Amino acid sequence: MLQFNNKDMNLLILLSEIATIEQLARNKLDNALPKDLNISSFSVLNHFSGSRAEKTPLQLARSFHVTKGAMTNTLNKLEKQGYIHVRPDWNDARKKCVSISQSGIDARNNAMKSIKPILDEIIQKTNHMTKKSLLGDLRNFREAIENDKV
Amino acid sequence: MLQFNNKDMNLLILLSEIATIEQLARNKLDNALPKDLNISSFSVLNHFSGSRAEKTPLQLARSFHVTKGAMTNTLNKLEKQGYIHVRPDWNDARKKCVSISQSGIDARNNAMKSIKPILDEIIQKTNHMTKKSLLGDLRNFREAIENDKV
DNA sequence: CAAAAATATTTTATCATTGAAATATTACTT
DNA sequence: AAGTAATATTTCAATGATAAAATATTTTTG
Repeated sequence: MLQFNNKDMNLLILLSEIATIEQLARNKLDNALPKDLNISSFSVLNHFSGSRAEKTPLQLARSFHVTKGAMTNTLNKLEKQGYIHVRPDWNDARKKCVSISQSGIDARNNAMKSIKPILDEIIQKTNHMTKKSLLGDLRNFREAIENDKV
Repeated sequence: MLQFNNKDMNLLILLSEIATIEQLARNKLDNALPKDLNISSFSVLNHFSGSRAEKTPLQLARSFHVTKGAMTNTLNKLEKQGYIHVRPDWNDARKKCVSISQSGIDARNNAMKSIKPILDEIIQKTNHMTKKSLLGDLRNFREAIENDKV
C-alpha cells in the first residue's frame, strides 16, 4: 500500500485542526454579532479601531487575504450602513480611500460588547495555556505559508 | 473612549491569525488538488484512509464540524464519482452507511501526491519550530471552543 | 397502543467567497 | 507623444456553506 511521509500526515492534521477552530470560532462569533454585521464587516471595522488611517480597498483586501471582489462587497455594505467613509483619491483616480465613521466606531464597540461573553469564555477555558506563545507560533507558521503576491 | 480588555483584543488577534492561516492553506491546497476533488471531498476521503470503518453522514458532518446539508452535498458528489459506497443501515432506515471504495483510495493517494510539494514546502519553512507542541496547543484551544451539540 | 418527541437525511433559499473578465486610470518605454 | 504594461476597482458566474423547513423513521411516554 502507498505510504506517505509522517510529517506530511502530521501537517495535514495540523491544518485540519486549524480549519476546525476557524469554523467553530467563525460560527460562534457570527451568531453572537448583531445581525447587521457579519465577521467580514466586523473585522474591517475592528481593523480601523486600531488605526483610523485611511486605507485603499486593495490594502484592506491584502490585509485580510481576501479577493478584491470580496472586499468590494464588504465595503459596499459598510458604506450603505454608514459605517465607513469612502472618497476618491484625488491624486490617483483609480484608487479610493476608506476610513471609519463615528457610527462605524459605535457599531464596532457595540459588536465587541456582544461577542465579549464568547471571548471571555474562551479565555477562561484556556487559562492554563499561554496564548502568547501560541500566537507567536501561529505567526511564524503563517509566514511560512504566505509567500504570495495577491 | 470605550476601552476593551487586552485579553479580549489579543484573543481576537489570535483568532484572526487562525482565520488567515486557514484561508491561505485552503486556497493553496484547493489549487493544487486534482480538479475533481475540493478540500471537503478530499478531507472525507482522507478521513477514511485512517480507518476504513463505515460512518453515517451525521457522524461525518460532526467530525468535520460541518452542517448535515453540506455533508449531503459532499457525499453525493463523492458517490457520483464512485469514490465512496453508500448503503442503507438495515437496522435503522433513517441512517446510511458510508465507506470508501478502492477508487476512492486511489483518488486520495493521487491527491496526496499532488499536494505533497506544498506540504513539504511548509514543513521545510517551519523546520525551526516544533509543530508538535503547536498541534497540542491548538487541540487544547479547540476543546475550549467546541462545547456544542451539533 | 397512540401521540409526541427525537433522530437522520434531504431540500431550499440565502449568502459570502473565488477566479476571471471588464472597465478605467496611471506609469513605463522608446 | 503613442502604445503597452501595470494598477485599482467592479462585475459576473460558479461554488460551497449555512440555517431552517420538509420528509421519513424510530423511540419515548403517558
